[in-house]
Amino acid sequence: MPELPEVETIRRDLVNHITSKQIDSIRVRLPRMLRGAKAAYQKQLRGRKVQVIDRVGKLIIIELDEESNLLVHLKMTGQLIYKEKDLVLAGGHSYGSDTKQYPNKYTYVTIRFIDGSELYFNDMRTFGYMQLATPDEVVSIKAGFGIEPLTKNFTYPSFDKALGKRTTTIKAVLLNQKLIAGIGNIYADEICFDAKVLPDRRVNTLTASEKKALFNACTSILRLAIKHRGTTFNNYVDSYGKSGSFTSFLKVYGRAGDQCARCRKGIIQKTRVAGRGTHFCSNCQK
DNA sequence: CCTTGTGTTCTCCG
DNA sequence: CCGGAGAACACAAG
Repeated sequence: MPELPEVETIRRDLVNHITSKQIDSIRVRLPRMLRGAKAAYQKQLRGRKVQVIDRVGKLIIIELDEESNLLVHLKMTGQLIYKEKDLVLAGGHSYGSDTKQYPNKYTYVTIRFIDGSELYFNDMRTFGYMQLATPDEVVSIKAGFGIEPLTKNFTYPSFDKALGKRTTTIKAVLLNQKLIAGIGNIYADEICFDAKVLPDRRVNTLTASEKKALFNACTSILRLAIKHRGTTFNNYVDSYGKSGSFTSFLKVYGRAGDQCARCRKGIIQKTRVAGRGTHFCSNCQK
């Protein structure tokens, strides 16, 4: 489940791997992974050079020359794996042996560069997608997202403004991409835990100090997760096919029934908030 | 049945 | 009756 830290890890790796590389060809094994016609991708991508790799929320934006843009959304189980020419990639990941190798049976799109290196778009559940976009379309897509954590735009006043006088739960707000970009189910729970706020608290009942704690937690949790190259819970791997190591730092997500690592009194509970599985300590979150 | 990200639809309320 | 907010539902596949 790639969220902001996982997508950012991949983005930074791709910057190192494919910046200024020229696309030789694109192979498509499952056309429904592409928004729009397969032929348009062949036509628009062949010969293009990678200029900038950007990200908004969980969406990767590969900017190419000739005003072409390739967007990639990994949704729940998508992967972007980079492989040098003639290198055999074996990931350190723990699922079936047939998916440790790249490409594998879940590789649905392959972009080949003229130096022989390749980028694989894998997706076990095929919920992800690629999309072509003009520069204008990229601008309007970006405008649809809320404030981007870890940028200078993410200030306490902007965070407080996004929360506004809403009556919904803090978890729903953290998950709402139109308000704050990039947070998904795992980090929403971890942020609430860090801030000692219950995920089902109504936003309009939060005190200023609770909101400040939530704001600070957004920054610190996301930064720390990026430092550890993200969380691998089921499926996520980075562009080398390797797992993220933030998993062992998770305090609540996936820890239902465990003793709380902070207060050592509460037991981590699991309920449903905003339609999603939600984990919290009923003792030290208020 | 469950999982999550996202887009759509429905309902409620002022 | 309109608009916005929020919740509920739908959908993807394993």
